Amino acid sequence: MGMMDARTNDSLAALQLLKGLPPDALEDVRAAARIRRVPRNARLFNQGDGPVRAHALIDGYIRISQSGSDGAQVVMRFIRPGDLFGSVALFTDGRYPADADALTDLTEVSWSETDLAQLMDRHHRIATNFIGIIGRRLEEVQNRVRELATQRVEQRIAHTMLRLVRHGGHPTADGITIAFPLRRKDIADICGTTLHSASRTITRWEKAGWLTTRDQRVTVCNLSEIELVAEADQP
Amino acid sequence: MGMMDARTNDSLAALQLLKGLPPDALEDVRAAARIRRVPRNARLFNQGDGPVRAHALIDGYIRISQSGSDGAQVVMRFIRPGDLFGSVALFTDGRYPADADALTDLTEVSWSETDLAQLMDRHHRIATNFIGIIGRRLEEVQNRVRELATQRVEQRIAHTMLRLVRHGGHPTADGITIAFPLRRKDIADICGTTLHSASRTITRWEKAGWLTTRDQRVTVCNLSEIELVAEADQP
DNA sequence: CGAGCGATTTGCGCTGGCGCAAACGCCGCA
DNA sequence: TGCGGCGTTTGCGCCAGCGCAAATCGCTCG
Repeated sequence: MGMMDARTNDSLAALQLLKGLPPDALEDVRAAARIRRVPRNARLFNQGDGPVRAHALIDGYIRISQSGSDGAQVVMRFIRPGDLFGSVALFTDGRYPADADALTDLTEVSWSETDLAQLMDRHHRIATNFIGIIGRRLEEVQNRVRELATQRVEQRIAHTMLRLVRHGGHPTADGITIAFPLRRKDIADICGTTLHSASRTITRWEKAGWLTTRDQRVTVCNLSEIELVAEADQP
Repeated sequence: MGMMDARTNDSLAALQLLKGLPPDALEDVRAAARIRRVPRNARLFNQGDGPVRAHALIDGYIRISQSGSDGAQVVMRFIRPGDLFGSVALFTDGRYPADADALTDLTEVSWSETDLAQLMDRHHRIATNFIGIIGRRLEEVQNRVRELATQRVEQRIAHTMLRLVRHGGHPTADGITIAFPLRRKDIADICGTTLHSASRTITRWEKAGWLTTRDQRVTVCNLSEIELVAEADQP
């Protein structure tokens, strides 16, 4: 096995989907994997495309979003290294339900439907990992439904920022920086509000010194204030 | 095998989770199943309860809802005969993420975590069925996120009514009647609005002759008008 | 250097729909 | 028969946040 293969196996071992697999199984999984490098701002796949493959992200960040028949857009989630994505449709209707855009240069790996089925068959752990992953996703999305249904814009933005910090934040000099570019429009599309309302809120928080944005990178300086807004239970 | 067992097997064969299973596997599944009858308005389980079991509904209807730390309540979905429910947490944190209430007298069947794991192991089809079911649920919930994020109250109510009609409607003399009781509050909690707004909308539709409610049973007479509201893409 | 584009900020007016409050109809129970 | 509880209806006032529009900033490219 060459150096490159060894490094590839390390990358695969870090994937959620392959957690707990023995080394020989990893070898098996690697044999069926297709690895791709994708540049920033490229689109990995479109809503409605088929046939679907099961994807996992080695390195970089991705934005998953849906567009309605009207122009309305909703950001469903952000994919970070190790995450599985674009693979639920393998078990439903065989078409991607959303768009995937590269927020940074990235490396992804994917498997065909038949290969994944065989792998799951041979290595049962992959199937249970899969169930756990989409189970957690389901609970997460249901929480978003609750937020959208019960909370005001500012509170929703607060929750969103907290989730992004926990999810894609790494500590820097002046606070915690979210690892991928985040436009005002993105924030609005996550929270189900307009560009304008999101901008107003974030600008207000910037002036209060709770966070800063430079070149679409958000750095949170004062987490506890934002937590306060998120947890406030007044109308 | 007695008459009762034969009927039980028929009921089990109709469950989504057990679709496509051979008869001997059904026998195996039945052996581990716990069957319960539950009266209308009783609670099957509470948010936060544990340990979790995997449930399926033989007969009747159930409402699944979450309550926030404040009083706010959200109806997540309605369970109809054949559906799997309350089982995702088996693969996540082991606690029910929502409340389940019986909307009618009902019969449910459930399996313990260890039994389900063994059954999945012996009958691989159960695992893939499971993935398909929660995969479809995930796409459905994501659609709700999109609706909540982009549509106005009236349009959301229209979509909700259409979904309920397709999901739990059966044809009657004057239209299509939804098979379980549906309060104004329920409709509001599905759509993320208030009792008042929901009531106003439904009353307006009643006066327009699009639907009728009697004794919390909703009958839709004019589907196409409601579809028009649902599909309208004006702000 | 100037043009053009994408992202953001900000002011202004309007309205959907929320909060409050009151009243009504229906039912089961004492 | 009257009472209390639950679900529902409806009027009224108000405000969060949307739609529109314009201006600013920074960047890239010809």
